[in-house]
Amino acid sequence: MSVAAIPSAKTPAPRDAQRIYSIAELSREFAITPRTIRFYEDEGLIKPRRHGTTRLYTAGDRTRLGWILRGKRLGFSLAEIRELLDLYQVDRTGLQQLRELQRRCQLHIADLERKRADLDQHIGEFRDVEAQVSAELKQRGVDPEST
Amino acid sequence: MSVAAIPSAKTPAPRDAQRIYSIAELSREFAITPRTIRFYEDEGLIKPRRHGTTRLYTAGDRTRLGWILRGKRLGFSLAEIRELLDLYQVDRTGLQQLRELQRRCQLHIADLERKRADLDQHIGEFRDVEAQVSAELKQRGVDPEST
DNA sequence: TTTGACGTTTACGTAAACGTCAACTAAATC
DNA sequence: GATTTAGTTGACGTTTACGTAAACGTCAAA
Repeated sequence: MSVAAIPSAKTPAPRDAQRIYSIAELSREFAITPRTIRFYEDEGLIKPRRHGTTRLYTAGDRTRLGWILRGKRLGFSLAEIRELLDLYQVDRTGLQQLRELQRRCQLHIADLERKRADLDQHIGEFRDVEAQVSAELKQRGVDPEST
Repeated sequence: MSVAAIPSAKTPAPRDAQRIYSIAELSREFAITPRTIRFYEDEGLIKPRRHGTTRLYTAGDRTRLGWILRGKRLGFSLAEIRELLDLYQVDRTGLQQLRELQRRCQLHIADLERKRADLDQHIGEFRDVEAQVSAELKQRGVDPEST
């Protein structure tokens, strides 16, 4: 690894748009293993540049990776995430393509809103439990070390 | 299957709290296979009564099943869901137990709120895309058959 | 009485999403 | 120049969440 663009461990590295990231750097930042990042590449979710065999990640790749992980947290499969990512870069010149894109966006948004309804209800239930417990604790004598 | 409580396919079955459900009934209602329901039982997520070997599900079991599936939609693993379900029925007599329950509720709620922030951002992005596409379509001449 | 719908257990299979070596290369440092 | 450090590619293992098939019991209707 002696590419000029790749910062050594010593140069703290600027966080600008020109930055190039190593796989180890991104894996540290996002708390995943390099294996995971390579796996995402195998699955077609990211396509980093190469210097020889070594992978070079741009700021865009980094953003994309964050996006992927957020999708995962929301419960989407990698296949679904790949499809969603594709929505950002499909060809928007044709009328048919635009309509199809619009349709898929609307479907996805509807799905997300259902998910949010689920989430809100779920949160509500746990807030209730917490409130009950808090009340019970207060009744038994408020505890000092509860922050 | 000749248990008095289990309705035959012909009796439409009342939807009250006394109802007892067969595995097939629940699997139809929730659009999952009986195999899935048995699997959840193996994993300790539901514990239906038995008549001989046949499983009998109460209204409570049915609610619980719905809860499990919602948890899945939100991206939780079965192991996590089991833990969350346990929060509803842990022993709340002891002070320590109450404090622990409170702590775990708070942690979970914080987790859920992070998830909701993720979700909101995600929804926002797709709304943006949809808005752009809509604008582009409008500019090209509003299409009649778009609802 | 047989068919068929529904139930059971046991056991093996599978897809997704990685983890874990092993064996190798290439640059950096001692 | 030997070693350390960071990267690479297979290849196989693992966990999760079920699917699938076999082999069987049970009842109700035809």
